[in-house]
Amino acid sequence: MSDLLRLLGGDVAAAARGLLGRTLISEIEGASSAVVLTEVEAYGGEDDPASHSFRGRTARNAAMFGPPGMLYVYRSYGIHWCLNAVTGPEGRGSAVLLRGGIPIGGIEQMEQRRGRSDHVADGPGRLAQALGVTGDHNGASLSVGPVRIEGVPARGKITVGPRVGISRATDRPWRFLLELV
DNA sequence: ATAGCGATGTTCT
DNA sequence: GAACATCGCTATA
Repeated sequence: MSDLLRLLGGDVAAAARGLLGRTLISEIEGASSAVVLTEVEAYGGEDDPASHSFRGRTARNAAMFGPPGMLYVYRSYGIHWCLNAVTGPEGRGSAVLLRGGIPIGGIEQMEQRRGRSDHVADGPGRLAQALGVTGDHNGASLSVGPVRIEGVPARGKITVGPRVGISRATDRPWRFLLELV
């Protein structure tokens, strides 16, 4: 089993921390774009009131209940797309929200998709738009699909804190940030 | 620098 | 009808 799948198959908080510093790549519409992940959040299964899977399986969150290493893409506030890496055993419903990264490849393509050259991939909606990811990619494999996580984690200083933008279970320290060395 | 607000699909009360 | 794992514009200081 690959290093990535072993990481995603385990505990969601450990998986979130372990995803920091890894490279997220999209190969979409013939263009390749890549970022180093610097901000992620863990979302648990039916035991986490802040998770989309808290109330069980629905049409939207079905991918969350799939096997680890699957991509879960959902629409946020009816406008943005957001990416998650599914973790834990199949049926658990846990995933890591990919909230931001630093562009390292295909930067012009990302700036073009974003329509600006600042704040290119710092934020979940911005990250998805920069990489060209949409609901079409929901359920794809993060190992061999058009959106992949690859490589050895970049080194840096990790900061832990409460998840942002939620109103329930705000006490869980499940937000992880990486400051590259 | 910070605050307010509009956009809008899916889920929940 | 309201909330929501957001973002970017506008106004005010």
